[in-house]
Amino acid sequence: MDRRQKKTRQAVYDAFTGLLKKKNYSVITIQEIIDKADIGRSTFYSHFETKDDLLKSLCTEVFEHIFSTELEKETTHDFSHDHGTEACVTHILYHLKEHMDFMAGILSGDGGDLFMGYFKVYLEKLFGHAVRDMSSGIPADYMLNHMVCDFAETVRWWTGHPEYTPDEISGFFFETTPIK
Amino acid sequence: MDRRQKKTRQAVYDAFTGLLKKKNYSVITIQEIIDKADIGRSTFYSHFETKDDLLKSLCTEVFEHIFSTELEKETTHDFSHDHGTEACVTHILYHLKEHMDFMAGILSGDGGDLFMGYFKVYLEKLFGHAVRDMSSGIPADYMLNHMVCDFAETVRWWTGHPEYTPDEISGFFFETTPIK
DNA sequence: ATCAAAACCGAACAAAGTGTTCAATATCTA
DNA sequence: TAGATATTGAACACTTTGTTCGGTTTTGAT
Repeated sequence: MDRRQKKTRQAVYDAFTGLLKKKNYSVITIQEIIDKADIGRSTFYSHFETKDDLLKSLCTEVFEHIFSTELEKETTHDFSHDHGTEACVTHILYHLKEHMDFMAGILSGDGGDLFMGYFKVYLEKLFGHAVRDMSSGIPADYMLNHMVCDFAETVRWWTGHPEYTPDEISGFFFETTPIK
Repeated sequence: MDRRQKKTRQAVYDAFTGLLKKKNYSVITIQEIIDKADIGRSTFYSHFETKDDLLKSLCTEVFEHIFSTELEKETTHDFSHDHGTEACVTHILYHLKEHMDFMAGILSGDGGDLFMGYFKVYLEKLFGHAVRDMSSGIPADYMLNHMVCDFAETVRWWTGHPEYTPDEISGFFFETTPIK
């Protein structure tokens, strides 16, 4: 990728996350972003379609990085046998901790729900296999949604209580979820 | 309340819920609402500050109606002893079913998260007492959030699978939540 | 070093939506 | 009926968005 593009994207990402620490997503203006990033208006629009698109791009970048390892394992081996859901979840939590700043910023205000939506797409892939053979009276559909939301909300809660370690959070999650 | 005001509010509510069946919350325009409600622009603004305020008012009206009974019981008697969390939840679910149309509309697109936010405020009041004396290693804070989100997401899932009865949904909820 | 391609700039523009104002009109309640 | 209150609708300023385009700078390959 062209060096200029990389620099521009990074400048936008930095400006955006910087603004997120001070104000809510919905009140952030594209004008503010390009002012802070110090780029031209048309440049922004040559990279991103809208503000939502920017958020989506940023989320995708973060999630691709975090989930790439775990999702590989999941497709090549048997997910729940290989190393267990618990180890996998803890691993994810350690990765997420590195992005705590961005997550806390976006999750503290509106726009957090957009983040949650993108997050859940990846979680569905991750938990998809673990739910297959639950021969209870509960729809697999419901079960998957339950796990995904449960974990996503745990992470949201975590951003408001960053004093806990990934292992502690993992503990909370598995003590309150029906799947081990 | 003045008969005119009542009529105006109802017309706006109807127009709004009607539009929600056809398009997402975020793309609905105030102009569309007042056109469909057949009221003047300034009239809308004398009733509601913004579109979000309208949604909030509508949610509040619905929730006040649904939760008033249960929240009364909760303050006067011992919540978990009197009739049990399970009966209470089922009761709420029966009430919610009456508003399935509105819920499905708002929850199917964006704006659903706003609904969820208002919903959770009431659920916190409802579940607040049930969480008090959980002497496990889990923060009561986390536990309450878990229950609230769990139930709210169950309801969201329900609006996408309205073929299930309130009792079935209640069953799903209590089989996957650590609190009985 | 050169040069064509690609990225960036930035001012100007149209379009859409927001929220306010105000004088005239209609409706309600007592 | 009369005074109070609610509604009307057009006009307005304002904000933000997304696009356009001619000119400038940077890049990467030869």
